[in-house]
Amino acid sequence: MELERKHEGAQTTGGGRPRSPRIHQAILKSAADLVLESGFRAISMDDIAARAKVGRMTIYRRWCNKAAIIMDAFVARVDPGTLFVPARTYTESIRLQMRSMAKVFRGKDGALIRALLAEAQFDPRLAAELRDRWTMPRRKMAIAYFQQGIKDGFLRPDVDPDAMIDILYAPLYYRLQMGTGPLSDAYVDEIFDHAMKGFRKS
Amino acid sequence: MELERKHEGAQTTGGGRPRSPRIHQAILKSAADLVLESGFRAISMDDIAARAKVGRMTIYRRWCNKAAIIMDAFVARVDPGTLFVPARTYTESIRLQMRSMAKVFRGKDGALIRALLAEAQFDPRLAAELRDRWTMPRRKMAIAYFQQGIKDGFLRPDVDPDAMIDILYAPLYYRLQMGTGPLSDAYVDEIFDHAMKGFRKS
DNA sequence: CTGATACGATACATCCCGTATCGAATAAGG
DNA sequence: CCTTATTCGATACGGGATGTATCGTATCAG
Repeated sequence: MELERKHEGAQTTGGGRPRSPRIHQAILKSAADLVLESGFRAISMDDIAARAKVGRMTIYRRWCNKAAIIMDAFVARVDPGTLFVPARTYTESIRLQMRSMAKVFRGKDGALIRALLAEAQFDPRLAAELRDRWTMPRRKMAIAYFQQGIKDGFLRPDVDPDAMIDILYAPLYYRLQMGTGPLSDAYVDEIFDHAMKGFRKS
Repeated sequence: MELERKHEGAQTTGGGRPRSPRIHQAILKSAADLVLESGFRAISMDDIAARAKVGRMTIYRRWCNKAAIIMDAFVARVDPGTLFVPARTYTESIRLQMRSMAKVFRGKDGALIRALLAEAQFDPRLAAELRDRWTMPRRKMAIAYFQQGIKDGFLRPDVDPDAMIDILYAPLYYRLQMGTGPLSDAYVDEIFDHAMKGFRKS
């Protein structure tokens, strides 16, 4: 939020023409649309500027690179996030949340997070922002929900919420990137059921 | 192996100066060294050519881009792969194999596969090659081992080997990319133990 | 009205890529 | 031995993207 953006408070020092929020939104929308149409790699800053009908400097004043724009656009799109909605049972609510996540991954936002996560492997600052604005908020929510489940006796008392998050959700990211199969509800169920029951026989 | 490389059999058509295997190896080593020193993004084809003391055309004759070189270098380095070695018990062997994988991820090869996996998100051909030369061979081995475990009664008969792979190994990739914590043996144990036991109380 | 900044547009230097081309080197086949 | 095909190092070229700079205009605060 303040690492990737540029001159976040630069204009607040004195009077002057304020930055147009309308232009700000136009850039975000143009960038997101272009990425979904042509892919992250295929588009350039020029393309975004042209589609938004703004000068390139107007973009560089706000963001330092392509990834930073897409990050903002992505968070703005998906932020009305998928919480843990109540279901028939405690564990069913987890399954539904996983399905909701898989649905996001299947949709247009899946392409965005795929590009962001990949780009973050080469850009530590982007990685930090992705953690702060996407990963960690969702992990915190899940941890709270799992702790409640332990307390209420739905989960084993020796369950570590962090490990449980990784086991349940990492496979979704794995399929998103590896393409070893579809991110279907059936796949979610398979992961969920196996993880809840465990593999060991006795 | 034949998708990314260029002119794989182009020189076998007629007589002519054969390509030097010594140069081939020099390029692979230079590329790998440079990536480990400066990072995938920071280096260019020129840098690789300069370090290997070859012309750039000599590189483009063999590989179509940076990622293809690193892919070959990576597979050459890590191919003496980590199999399922016998341990005290059937399941302990799985744990050891996971630890071995985590060790690879912690080491220099971890940086290479991180870059390759990220790059593959933007390059379908590279993604296919990564699947064929890294992911799938290891999945096949794991599937065989898990099927044997089911047959021998060490694992529940209703276990799906594919799902089991995802649940056990996807968390390692997750940490490799997200940086939510260290890829330590302790982490591997936590994932392994939780996955084997399951989360549900009753 | 004045000053400060945003804005669109354009130009510029820089970097990297992929291809082309050159003369020299190297090996296979006749 | 000699022809032929190809590799090799080196260099040049065009194309595209990046990030910065600059110009005249637009917009807002005081």
